Amino acid sequence: MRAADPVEGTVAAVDFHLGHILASGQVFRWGRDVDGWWKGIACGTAFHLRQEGDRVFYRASADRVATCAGEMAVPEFLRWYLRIDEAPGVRVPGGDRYLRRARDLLRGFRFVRQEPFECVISYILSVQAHMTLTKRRINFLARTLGREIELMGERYWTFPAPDALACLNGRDFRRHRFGWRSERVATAARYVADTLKGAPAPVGLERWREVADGLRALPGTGVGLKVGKCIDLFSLERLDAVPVDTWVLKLAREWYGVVGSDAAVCAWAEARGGKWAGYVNEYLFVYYRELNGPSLYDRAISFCASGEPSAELPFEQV
DNA sequence: GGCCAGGCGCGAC
DNA sequence: GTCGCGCATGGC
Repeated sequence: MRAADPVEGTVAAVDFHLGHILASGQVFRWGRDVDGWWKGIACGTAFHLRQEGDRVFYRASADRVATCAGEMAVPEFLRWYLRIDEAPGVRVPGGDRYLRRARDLLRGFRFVRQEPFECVISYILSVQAHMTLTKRRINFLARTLGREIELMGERYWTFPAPDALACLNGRDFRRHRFGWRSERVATAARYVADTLKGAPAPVGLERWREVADGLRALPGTGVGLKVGKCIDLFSLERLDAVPVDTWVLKLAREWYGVVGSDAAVCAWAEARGGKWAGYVNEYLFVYYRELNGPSLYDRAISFCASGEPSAELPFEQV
């Protein structure tokens, strides 16, 4: 049987930089292929995306996409998912040369609207693990428990629903080398599945906020300050949230002379950045890492150079 | 082969 | 409330 033809088209995207958005590390299930397309899966649909000037070209595995904000046609979905028409209004305080350079470096960046459940599990898994390992674990869950989708001769897998993931217990995850995250992932998935049992689809943003706040309040879910802020920022429309990790701790100290606990630095950054604190922090985070750690595009470039299937790829050739 | 990775949870203070 | 340590695994 022949696979369905992809849905193709373009959307206008001004002051927008697809590569910054998908290479920044906020998403785990996108990769850049040797053919130049960004390939990934979002909200149960597989996509190929490529930007030329002020247009984003797309191929999609379906013409309509189900989200927590309702069902959308693909062009509408992409504008929503990638926040194409929502350029942030970050203003640089006079004299802050770090933020000015950081913002210039990341011009066109947006926070993607991630699916809440996938975001919750992904960031629980990201704790004290390298990006490649986290991606591998997420892809393992999708391939084991998700639904298979084909797009132009490539196989993709959707992220499993809460009740599917909740079928596994801590021992199951441990057997698959998830380490001490095993019990936490199982506990979190079980809580989400139980809390949303029988809830009519789609589960909306307000309900997801309640679920996420419940996870934060429940011990043993792996959702602490940092992971909770990632969930807020990446999937719950709380663009004023600042996740504080080791890099943010370092840049706060070195560039702004702010020293303290994670919670103290978080409070400082959120007060300073106001409604755009998440963007301010992301600019500084990426810029600081560009200077002191792995570059934004290292992974994408190394993948392009290899031409081999890798853990970075969200898909397999059929 | 040691150090650390986009921290969290728990027990001592 | 805050500080320190252990936690499992794999990259570098």
